[in-house]
Amino acid sequence: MPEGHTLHRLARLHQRRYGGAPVRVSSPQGKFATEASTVDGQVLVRAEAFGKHLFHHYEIGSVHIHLGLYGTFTEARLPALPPVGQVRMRLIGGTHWTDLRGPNRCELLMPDQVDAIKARLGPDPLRRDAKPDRAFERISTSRTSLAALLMDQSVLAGVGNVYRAEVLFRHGINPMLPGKSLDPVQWKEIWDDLVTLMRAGVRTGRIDTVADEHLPEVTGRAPRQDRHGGEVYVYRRTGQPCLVCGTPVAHQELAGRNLYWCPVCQPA
DNA sequence: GATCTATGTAGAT
DNA sequence: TCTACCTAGATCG
Repeated sequence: MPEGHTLHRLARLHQRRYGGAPVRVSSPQGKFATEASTVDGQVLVRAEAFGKHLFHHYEIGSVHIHLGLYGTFTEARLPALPPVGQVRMRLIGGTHWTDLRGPNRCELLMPDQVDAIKARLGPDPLRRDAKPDRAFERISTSRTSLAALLMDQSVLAGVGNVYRAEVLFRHGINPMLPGKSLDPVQWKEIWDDLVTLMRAGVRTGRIDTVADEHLPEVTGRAPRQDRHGGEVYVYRRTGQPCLVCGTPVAHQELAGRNLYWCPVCQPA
């Protein structure tokens, strides 16, 4: 499910499965029916991800998809089965078909609208064209907490609640510190780490952030396997012992989102 | 069966 | 800072 790695993984999959050939597009649920009929039968020129946004580019326009909290794609080999549940968009290619359920956004956009979305996003660690300095300019001049800045898609695109919590833990940085307290070296380390972690996420489809020496098979603790699918240090581990120092993991709601950190490894 | 929760964002207040 | 929205799986009773 959806942080940036999920969308890049989907873009890669959709490019491979459906790119360069005509596709059938429909909206069994009906909410996307008019736009679906516009692109139905057209060639899917390219699938692309930017941050948490996915684009299906056609000659005639681009389908813009944002999964929000609950959106999902399911995929299977042909033949396509009757729709189950609320299927916003169904895409049928030469060998496979995929159903989109529960997206925050699914809309047909013109090129200037696509450009506008990209323009308001910060650098995406999963894109080769990313300029991390742009994010640091925002961060290093802000009194806002690092926790909020890392989740702000206009500062940094693609990082969500799991990567935010985990990358701050991995660098021993307290989430409540103001952006301006971060020095350029720390920022470079965080950025490079996000590139590594998120690329691994694209490959595996899960978020794993725990270093080898802290893994359950090394330390003897039980593997955890949260619903997001990977081994993590602090995300959703409230009250459980920190994997490094044993202190109970802290939790607080910040701007309507759950924030997790280790009070000892990430001192204020 | 009802209720809760979630890796997100936009728009109103 | 709040509320609405999109859905399905987990949890409660």
